[in-house]
Amino acid sequence: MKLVTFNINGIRARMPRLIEYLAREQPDLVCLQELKCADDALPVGDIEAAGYRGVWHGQKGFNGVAILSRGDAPSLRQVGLPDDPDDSHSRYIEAEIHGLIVASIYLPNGNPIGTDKFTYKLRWMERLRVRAAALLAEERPVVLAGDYNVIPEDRDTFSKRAMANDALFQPESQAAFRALVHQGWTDALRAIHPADPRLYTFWDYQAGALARDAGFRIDHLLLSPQAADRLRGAGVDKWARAEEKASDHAPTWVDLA
DNA sequence: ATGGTTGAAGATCAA
Repeated sequence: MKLVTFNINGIRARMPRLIEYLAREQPDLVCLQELKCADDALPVGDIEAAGYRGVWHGQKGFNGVAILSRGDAPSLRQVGLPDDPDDSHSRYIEAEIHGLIVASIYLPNGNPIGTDKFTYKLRWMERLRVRAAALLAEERPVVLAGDYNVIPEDRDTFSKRAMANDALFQPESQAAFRALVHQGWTDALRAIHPADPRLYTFWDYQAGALARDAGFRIDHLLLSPQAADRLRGAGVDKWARAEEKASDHAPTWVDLA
């Protein structure tokens, strides 16, 4: 089964691209981020007409996450992360489908560094780590898929210098990501492509970044041991980034037995 | 140091 994470950067602006992607790749599960759309304005009818059912956590203007399933509907497990009732951002949704637990994650960007936005990012990562530990304890197949807004290592960016002052590339962000992975998760893309020097999932709209391959890797699929046992392949559907009116992220996927 | 782009909202903000 093909499970995809895709930051679509505005679901209403991206609907033709999303429908095209679903038809071409026929993924079994799709985790979406950055819907930028309130729940009551979501194009649910068009998604269902394409053969997908979803669980949604939208938000007007920015953020917003969803999980789509081809055929059967996913069953909602949780919306939002625990330990901060004042957090109004729609950045986490978790569901179960066909025995698999799946979370769609839109981790805070955190820029600019040195502001409360960066503090919020690190705090959010701590809360995610607590939730992830609880999921591992279930000893079931789990996939944490999403836009983590973290470049894990130097080799995951086209330029260390360009990213030196970016929240995505700070040592604190990378350490928090490592602490999560080291609980026992498998970074599926890196596991399948251990030596790929240009394994990117995002290319900025600006300055001809795609043409220069000036990208970085920030969309990740973390697999519990029970899911990693079923890992057959992983990749980036870069073709979708080159389409007209594309998102700045490419769909990133795993194939599970 | 600056500017380069996009989406959603709306006379900017977030990325």
